[in-house]
Amino acid sequence: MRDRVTLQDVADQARTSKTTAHYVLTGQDQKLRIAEETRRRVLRAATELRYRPNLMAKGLRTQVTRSIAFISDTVATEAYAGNLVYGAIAAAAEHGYLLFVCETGGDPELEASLIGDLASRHVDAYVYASLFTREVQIPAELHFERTVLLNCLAADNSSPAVIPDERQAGRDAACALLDRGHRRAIWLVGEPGEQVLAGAQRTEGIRQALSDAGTELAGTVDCKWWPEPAYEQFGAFLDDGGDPSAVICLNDRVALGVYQALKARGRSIPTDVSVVSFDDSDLAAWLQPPLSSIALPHRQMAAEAIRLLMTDGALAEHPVHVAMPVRLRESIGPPRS
Amino acid sequence: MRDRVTLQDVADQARTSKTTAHYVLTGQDQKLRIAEETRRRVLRAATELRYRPNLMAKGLRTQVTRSIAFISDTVATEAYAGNLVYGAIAAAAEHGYLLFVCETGGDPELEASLIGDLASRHVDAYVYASLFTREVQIPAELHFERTVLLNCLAADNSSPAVIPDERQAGRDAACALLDRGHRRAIWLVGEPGEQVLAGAQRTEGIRQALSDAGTELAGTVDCKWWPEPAYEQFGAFLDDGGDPSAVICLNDRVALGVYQALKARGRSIPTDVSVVSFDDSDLAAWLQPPLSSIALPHRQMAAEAIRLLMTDGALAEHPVHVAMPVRLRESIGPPRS
DNA sequence: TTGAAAGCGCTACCAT
DNA sequence: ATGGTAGCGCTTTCAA
Repeated sequence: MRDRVTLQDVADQARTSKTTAHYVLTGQDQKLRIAEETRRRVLRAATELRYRPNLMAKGLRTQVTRSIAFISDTVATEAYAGNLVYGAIAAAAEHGYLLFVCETGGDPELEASLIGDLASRHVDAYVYASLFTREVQIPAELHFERTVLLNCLAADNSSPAVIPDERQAGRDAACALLDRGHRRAIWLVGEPGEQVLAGAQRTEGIRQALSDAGTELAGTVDCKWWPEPAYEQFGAFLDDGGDPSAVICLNDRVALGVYQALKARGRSIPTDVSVVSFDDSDLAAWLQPPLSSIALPHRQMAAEAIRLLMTDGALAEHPVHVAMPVRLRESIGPPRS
Repeated sequence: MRDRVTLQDVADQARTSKTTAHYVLTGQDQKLRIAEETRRRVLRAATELRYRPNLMAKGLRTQVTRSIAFISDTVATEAYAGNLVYGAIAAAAEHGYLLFVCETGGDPELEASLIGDLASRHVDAYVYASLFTREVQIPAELHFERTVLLNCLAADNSSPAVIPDERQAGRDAACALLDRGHRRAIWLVGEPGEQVLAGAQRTEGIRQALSDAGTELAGTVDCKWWPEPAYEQFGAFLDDGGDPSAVICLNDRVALGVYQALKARGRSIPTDVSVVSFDDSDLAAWLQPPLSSIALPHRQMAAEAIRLLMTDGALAEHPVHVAMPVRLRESIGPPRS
């Protein structure tokens, strides 16, 4: 707040005009061949006075604010999606942009008023992000703005979008087991339909890869994507005589439940049962044995979204699919017999 | 970007002047007794034209931007601290403020240039947050700005700060065990010194409460605050004949390692050993049995920080200590014998 | 009860 | 090679 130094002050101190000072300070001095001597005086004055251009004034003139709105339903609340935000912040920072990070909690009215506020502030662009990979209906106002969807798709595919390559991830999960020799008694745990895109596409990829290898899923244990239901349902499955050689869990939380159910029954991982999963949350590396998981590349996705915004993404084929890295750990071994 | 409606446009449409329109739209029409008829025309015009005040222009005049900078070392990266950010965003939103969320990664140069940029944008206030509760050296520039420290303390206690009440949390953890009848063979797991404040204060609270009950810690198993080292060290402790009645883990990740070590040796929780911990991360509720944990109230802390900013926090005694809620779950039972 | 006009700090066009 | 000046859209003082 003791930062009241204006361009005029710098010009005065350098005994020149606002215009000249401006040209020097914005690096337009080359083509305008400003005297080296003048240039120096301006630069010295700016440094001495600790001049900081007022970005509001600049924005008012130029209509650019070097700020981006990051709007999410509830990205943040779920801890593991935090990297969508931080990846975006970091990528934007590299271009000199700052992010207004906002959460709507999924409330359309709040969303509308938020976008109104952001428009009032003349943010340069919008990242519209979702916690779960899914199809969204973006607010009409955003159609008129530079917008990119992160971890979600517009129903009409009208805006550039960045999503993880879930289908390939499904294939990779299956291949991780196939590579170790698994062919039979491969079970899927989790509701394939729950998270519209992730569930359906992971499952699809899994089926494709298995089919390519001349085999198929032995079956599915249906349950919500949480440890408790996975523990219950998968435990019941085992108690009913279920004897899987390998298990593909639709996410790490499900895998935790599966681990617990297996251990409670004295079955060893990976000696008796191999386990592979999706998301690669912190949990995966902490489990015993460490869990093999196909990672959600949230940071890369966010970086890609910012890149699209910066390069006027129109050029790219969209949606952009970001590869999900395979993190192989000790939860996968050769089949028992 | 089709949002080029100015106050002048509204005034024209309402057949009045910018000034009058301004008074009406900013609700200053009461004391200035503007004709009801005029008032209506202005309001109608604004609605019809979908007028949105330009916050840059407004800010340029008034020097207030209704935006707050949230600066953190690396708050975000660690998933579980995300609520420091989202709590702040939500609390600020209630006051009509938006947050520029920034991360410095702990790099002082980056931090300095970031603060420069934020100053250029004339943010109204700063939240300086840390992932771990610790003492920080805030950049000199912030001394001249409205600033509040979140989850950290200034060495000279110069700025208002909000931190969790770790000492009371320590007492509460010990009491959770004392209440169930534990008196002897209560062990502490984790390095008490590691996280300057949290480790030291939690331990201090624990010792106080035990001392008040006429007992004391049986000893400490020293290890980093992660599952793996906790598993190793605590496992070695058990193998050396360690026979704890109850274990206090300095955080949930340590508790995970302790759970794993106990289970690997066939000791049951809470029948053989009671466990209590700190942080109440997602993990706590997922473990079997669910883990009792003293929660880090990140959202409340953030809300409190914003409140201090809004009320010119000078009034409050600082640092402000926010209570850490006790989440009792099935990991605590009566002592064995 | 309403309106004119100055000015926030910057950019960019037009002179010189 | 340098400087004057007109706004960007808003707030606010002063005058009518």
